[in-house]
Amino acid sequence: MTLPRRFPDRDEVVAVRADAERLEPGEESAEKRRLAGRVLARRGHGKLVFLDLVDRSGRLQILCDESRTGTVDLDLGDVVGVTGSPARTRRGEPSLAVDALELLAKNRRPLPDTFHGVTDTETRYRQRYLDLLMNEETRADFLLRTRLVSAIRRQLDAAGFVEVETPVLQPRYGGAFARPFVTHHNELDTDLYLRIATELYLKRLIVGGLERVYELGKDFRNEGVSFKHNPEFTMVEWYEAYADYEDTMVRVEELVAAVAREVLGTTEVEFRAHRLDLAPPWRRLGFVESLEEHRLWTRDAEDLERRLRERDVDTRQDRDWPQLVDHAFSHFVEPSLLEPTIVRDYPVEISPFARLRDDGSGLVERFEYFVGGMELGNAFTELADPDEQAARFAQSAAQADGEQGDPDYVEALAYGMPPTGGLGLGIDRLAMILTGRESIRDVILFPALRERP
RNA sequence: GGGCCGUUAGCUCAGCUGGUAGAGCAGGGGACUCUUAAUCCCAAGGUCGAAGGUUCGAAUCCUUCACGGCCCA
Repeated sequence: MTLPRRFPDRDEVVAVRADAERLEPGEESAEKRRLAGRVLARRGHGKLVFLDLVDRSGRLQILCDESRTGTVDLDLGDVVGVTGSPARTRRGEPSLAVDALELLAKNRRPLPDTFHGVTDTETRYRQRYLDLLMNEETRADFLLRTRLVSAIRRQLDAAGFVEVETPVLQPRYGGAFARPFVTHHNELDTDLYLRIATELYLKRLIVGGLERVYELGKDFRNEGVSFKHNPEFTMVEWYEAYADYEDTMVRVEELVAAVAREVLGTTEVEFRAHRLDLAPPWRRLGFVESLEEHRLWTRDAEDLERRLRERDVDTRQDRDWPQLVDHAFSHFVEPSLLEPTIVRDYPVEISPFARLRDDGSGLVERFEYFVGGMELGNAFTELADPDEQAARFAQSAAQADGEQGDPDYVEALAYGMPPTGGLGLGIDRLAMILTGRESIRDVILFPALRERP
């Protein structure tokens, strides 16, 4: 059987449905329209066959009178192209009354249960095409994610940012605390790392005078998998010359709200059974104050460890103060940050790229922002002084899993980086918030799984 | 890495204190010109995740492993 190579001049299901809805029950339009899609239901009635046709835009009943179309010999899951007229059945169902029907692709496997769809999580992830085919919500969520990504680009482009591409394969990794994936370049005979962040390259472009840059793409972190972690994930980072972290706070809360309005039509979302409003201004909370509320703010490692143990926290994995304070924050503060919250002014010891405040507090101009008890991103007034950056790298290298340092980056700073506000935003997590999905695997088309045995 | 739960037909699920593996949908054959989880009739469909063990007898009990999920780290 030779199948057609093309099916031109196709209309969308949603458009034909709108035409059909304007008709009276029993009426058929004189117009001719063409549709193509997947047959996902069949209700045979002798020489009259009702099929449900699904394309990306929606679902519509098509009505095949075999005295008009000839014999309809189809299985569920076949892809067909049809020509016919918008119509409404006597019962009032919007339909397309078909004149001609051609098979465009044959389904050779039984389709999953057409009523329950595919619910087995493993099948949904490993055979995402079945999930997309059978589950309308899945299709809607991934289309939402696509609109989210283009809305972010549109917002940043409109604000005068230029989108750039920096290396995924890097001789040094940096810009975040994370273990990298390592690979090898044969010709250069050198190990390379898959980037854990785009930060250090983007700031080189600020030194280079591009003024407002962003990059939206994959980062890779060789760490655990959880409801909010996938080893490869999508992040947008932007850097804005002549701005500080206060400017950046306003920019991110406005951007997230604008994006939500664009893709959802509202800033109100429901996540983990909480109604949340993404509209600015977001709540501001000092990092130190957030820990003081739990009587967990101290810069003394032994003291902090003792206080954590009193609260039955297992600190055996924490090797120094930076890890302890991070543990304290993520255990006691982060889960409580449901409404959008900006946590600001972090200790310098855990912030190697942020500029110090002028008040001698040992805190830096850095904020992280949280929604639904989950970190969405991280931002600073960038540290521009090359000597201090070199000193921070040295300090960080002495810490457990700290930054390894990047002399080329320090050299770039020596040429003078303008005052700069920079930010990272986790796209997958924002997609979780906007779709209400509680697992990152439900907003990544092909999430990381073990190889099937 | 640890704890708990799950894995039975293509899919969604039953299967009791161990006693001959079931249903619905899908797929096959047939009837039916307004159905919409269409309906009706017929036939078919299984390495019960894998490997061991206990037992006269294991989908069921035990052990190990694999994969997935949730929680903790």
